Amino acid sequence: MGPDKQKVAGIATIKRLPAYLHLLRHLSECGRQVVSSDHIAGILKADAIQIRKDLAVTGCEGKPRVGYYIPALIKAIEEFLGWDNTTEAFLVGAGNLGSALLGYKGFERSGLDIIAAFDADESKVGQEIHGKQVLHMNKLSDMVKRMHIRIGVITVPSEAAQEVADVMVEAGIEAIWNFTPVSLDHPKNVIVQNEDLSSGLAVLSVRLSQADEAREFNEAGIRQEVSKV
Amino acid sequence: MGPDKQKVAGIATIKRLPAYLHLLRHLSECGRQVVSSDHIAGILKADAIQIRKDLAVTGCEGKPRVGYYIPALIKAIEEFLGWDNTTEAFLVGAGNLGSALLGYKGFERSGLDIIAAFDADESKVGQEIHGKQVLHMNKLSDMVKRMHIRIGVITVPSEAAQEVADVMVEAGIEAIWNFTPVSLDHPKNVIVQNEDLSSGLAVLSVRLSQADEAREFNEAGIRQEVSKV
DNA sequence: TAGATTGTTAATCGATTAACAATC
DNA sequence: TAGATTGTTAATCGATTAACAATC
Repeated sequence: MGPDKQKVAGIATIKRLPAYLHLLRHLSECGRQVVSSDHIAGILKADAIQIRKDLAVTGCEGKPRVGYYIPALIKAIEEFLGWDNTTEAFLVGAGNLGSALLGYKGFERSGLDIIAAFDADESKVGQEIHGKQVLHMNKLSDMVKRMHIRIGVITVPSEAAQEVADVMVEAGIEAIWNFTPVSLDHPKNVIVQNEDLSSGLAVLSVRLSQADEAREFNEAGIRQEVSKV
Repeated sequence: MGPDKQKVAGIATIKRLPAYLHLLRHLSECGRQVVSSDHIAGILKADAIQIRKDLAVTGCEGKPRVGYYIPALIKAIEEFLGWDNTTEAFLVGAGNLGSALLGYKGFERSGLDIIAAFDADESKVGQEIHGKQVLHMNKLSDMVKRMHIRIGVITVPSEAAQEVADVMVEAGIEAIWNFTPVSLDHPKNVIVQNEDLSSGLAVLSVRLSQADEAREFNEAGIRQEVSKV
């Protein structure tokens, strides 16, 4: 084995890394040089052991009695995620959500640069949204090929999602970030990442109903206690 | 045990239910009455056994040799998620993402109704976004109390997130849907659901890098093969 | 040195997959 | 009836948590 200490990371770990990165950048801006897993755990209300295991996948090592050197850790996470280099992307569907993503500044720090939008709606074509051109859908394929764009973001209505994905695949897009609730048909060499708001809402809804039920149960219990007296 | 066949559902299962619901509604609109787990699995490219287990948590039973009766299944999932009743919510932060969420029609079918937005920016106050009033932040607490609002959506810049959460908690909000990358401090009787775009982007990025590495590895292998000849 | 903190190895937990019995 | 499909019980896999050794 060489000096490369990177290990295989599970999905759960990968999903947590951006939160660590966000916090570390904040700490770094506050002038901190070093942080312990225990300190991170306190802020993120997570488990210190889990944090050490998660950070281990980046290959960055901490020092016993000291903690992790923040600049090195930031660099290691960025490299692990590939966020140290910018990847250009096209977005299709310049509606509400599409516009929001075009205007989101946070992607810069995540190695993503959405450089243009596409839409089939003639009234949107030619506009600029947050400084980015909206081009006609029929230009997508050519532009992807010409500019060697690797990532496509889909924010169209559900009905159009598969059609857009097909064009992207044909044009040679390597990864699709899919914001529709549609399960896209795609060749297996194309990566599809589904970003589904309704999953998160489902968890919230169920937790809320469970809280209701727990409260009803308690109230019933109290009534029973009271009626006993 | 009574006739209630609902079982405890894991988080992973809950997150998949909206995708089933979406598909079932589509099939229903197409006039289908009945569907098998195998059919669903084919469309969603998932495992039929997993789908049967997932659906079991709703208490809805299928018929051997027939499959599931779609209208009953839709109803069961909606009830399980609490999406058969509408819950009203307030949104704070009428920026790009906030506006997109205010305009998103899909929430209607997920039992969520964002009835108003709040912002500290005077220039936004008084506007209407997608037919919804933008009110001043200093009205939030009173309105939450007066209207017994249970859900708060946070789409403000990171710096303001904790402050907004504190106001929501003080006002009696029961659940917060947090779209910022900030880990919110909150009492444990308040539900916080983090919706973190960067998690999904992290998974996409890593998968893309892994694909690159695999390709490089193969190309190196081919070069080696060629040089052997 | 002593003690705080990392990192590893083992144990537990939950989620997925497999095998198979039940049933229409 | 035969066979397709559900639903349950068991086995595997991955992720989290615990225990502890290594180290500065």
